[in-house]
Amino acid sequence: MDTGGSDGQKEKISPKRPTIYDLAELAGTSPSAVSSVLNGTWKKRRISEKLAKRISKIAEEQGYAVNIQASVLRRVRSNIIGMIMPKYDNRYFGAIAEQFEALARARGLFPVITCTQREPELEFEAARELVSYQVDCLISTGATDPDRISEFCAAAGVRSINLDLPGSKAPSVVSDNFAGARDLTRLLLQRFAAPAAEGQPLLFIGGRGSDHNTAERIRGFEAAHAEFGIPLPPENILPCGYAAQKAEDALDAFPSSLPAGLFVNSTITLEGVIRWQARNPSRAFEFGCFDWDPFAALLPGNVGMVQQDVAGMLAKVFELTATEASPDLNVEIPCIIKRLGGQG
Amino acid sequence: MDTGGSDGQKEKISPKRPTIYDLAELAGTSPSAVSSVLNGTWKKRRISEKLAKRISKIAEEQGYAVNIQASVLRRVRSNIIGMIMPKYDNRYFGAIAEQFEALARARGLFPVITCTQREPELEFEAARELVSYQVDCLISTGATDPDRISEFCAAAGVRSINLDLPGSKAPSVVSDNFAGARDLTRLLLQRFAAPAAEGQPLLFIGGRGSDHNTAERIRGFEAAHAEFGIPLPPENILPCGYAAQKAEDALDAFPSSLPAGLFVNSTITLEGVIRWQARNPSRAFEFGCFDWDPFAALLPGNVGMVQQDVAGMLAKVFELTATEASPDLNVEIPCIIKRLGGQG
DNA sequence: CTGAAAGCGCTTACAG
DNA sequence: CTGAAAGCGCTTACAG
Repeated sequence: MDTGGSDGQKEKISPKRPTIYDLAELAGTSPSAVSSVLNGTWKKRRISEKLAKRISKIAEEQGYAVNIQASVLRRVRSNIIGMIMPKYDNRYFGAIAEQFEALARARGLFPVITCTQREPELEFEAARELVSYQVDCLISTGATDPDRISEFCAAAGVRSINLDLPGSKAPSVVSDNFAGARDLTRLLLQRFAAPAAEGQPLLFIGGRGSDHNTAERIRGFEAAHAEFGIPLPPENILPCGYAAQKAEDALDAFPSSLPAGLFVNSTITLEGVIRWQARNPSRAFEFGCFDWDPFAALLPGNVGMVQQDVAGMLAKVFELTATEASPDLNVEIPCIIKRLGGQG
Repeated sequence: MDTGGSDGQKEKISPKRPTIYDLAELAGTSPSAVSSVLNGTWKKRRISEKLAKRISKIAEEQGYAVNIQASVLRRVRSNIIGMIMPKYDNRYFGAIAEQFEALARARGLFPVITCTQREPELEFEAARELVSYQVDCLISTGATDPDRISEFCAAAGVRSINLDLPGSKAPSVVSDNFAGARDLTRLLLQRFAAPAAEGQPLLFIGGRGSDHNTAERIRGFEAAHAEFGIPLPPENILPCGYAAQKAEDALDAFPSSLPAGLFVNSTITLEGVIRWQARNPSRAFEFGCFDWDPFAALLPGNVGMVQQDVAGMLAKVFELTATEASPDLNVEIPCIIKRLGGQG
């Protein structure tokens, strides 16, 4: 308080936060009354409106903020909902994070998201940390080992739900990857129904064959070729990983001349494909991409993109948080196909 | 435990999480010993390695996870660091979120990020909520009213730091928007040093004139024109807002013929510019954009992008969390200019 | 080398 | 209409 102080004091005095005891003293009432006024249960306790007003005013004046740690410790439910996700910095996961927070808040829940870089160990540690934070429910988004997390949650009495990638030990909400991929493949094949290209198979590039979503998308890719009666040689399926560089390398190594149409399995992969195209301007092709990005949509040669229905998936997730669903439940949400101009 | 139970029981019995008391009983020791073994202070307490091992083993077997709410309540510092940010779903904010989490974790802090949609009220409520969660420090990223948050934090004894947009009541870390904009403008002007376009001013589009960053970028835009001796008419500066549609409308309304070069103030604005271009293919122009996006970088006509140094900014932020910096401090971090192909 | 005890700031039956 | 009291699960001086 000594504004002219020039002594050796190193730390600012951290003004102690007021507690309900401080407020009770200032209001000339009891901590119980303050607590119930501040947490909204005062009507049930039949506290007079006059006292409630007085307490609220004092709380406001003092800049009171409840100590949620103490509150949660005492309560049965924390009203905290946790989510782990692999990355923030692409449009799909960014949209999930943003909408998840909005939906949680609309339900009076406090959302805590943490991002785990697709590293299985970090994923599990993050899950453990969120359980330590007393989350009522944990959403595992795109987790590499969702079942391990579900088991840990179950042991701790915490509900868990899988999003984007399915698991077998908790209910799962995923895109209908098969239908989305099939429809995108159809779009591409129709494009090449012109006499010159007719009957040519496409090239599938990107993702991991071991991952459920990529496997489903390959299945859809194959189904559309079958519909069109176009034979699909196995070398036309290149699940070379997600990194952009992997896609460039795979295209460099592709033995024969490149097909006229590419099914690109993610926007990350697409970055590599486009870089390869820049190095090989003579090899014209068009492409479609599984996942949406507004700038990628503007690229020449882009025939269509598959936008996953983030809002639909999250609505289902929140529906599941409110019910006791079977771990076997696997909800598939249809994707949205965005038809684009093409013309590489 | 009755696996064959078929009675009317509606709720699963939520297995009560083990506490240090449970572990102490199982290990035949005291809760204090368990606590110190689990939180790593056991060496200081000279607890035998044998007992420590036994306790750790039992904790593992029981799937013990500390109750952080209880732990934080008792401790002086929470080791929680909070961040509010406007959006997740663009590359700039996505990168900030991702790197912020990684850096926090590396320092043994628990990061909690919450996204506030550029809504001042939500922003303040989120800040209050994070203070309730006992954050030791709050980072306000791109906040519309950082000073209100800083004041609230100060009253609660919580340190705060501004990122991306500066404030006057807490130390700030922002990009050197002036120099970044000046350099990008130079890049564009050099491009048009060819006889045909020589002496033509550029068009600045997007952002809000009231916001510090946009004002600084306009200043840099003007400075580069002055350097080149090119007069800049005021109508060539269009801070029409951030939304893509606003940019489209502004270009539609632009009175005279469009300049050959555009300074686009954000990737959001760029979406609108590109849509306008698609509707007006005859009006050729090249552009530069403040902010980085890997797909936007691939667009034809893109002469260069300004990438903000997220890693550099965050390093500075964490440096500031460890010191008692003046609220007047305003650190400017240089941007990275990405020169691109151009040729719309 | 180890334990008993106080207390962090709340919430909520319980008793007027 | 209101308050005293117990207790959530920890941590940490303090006392052996």
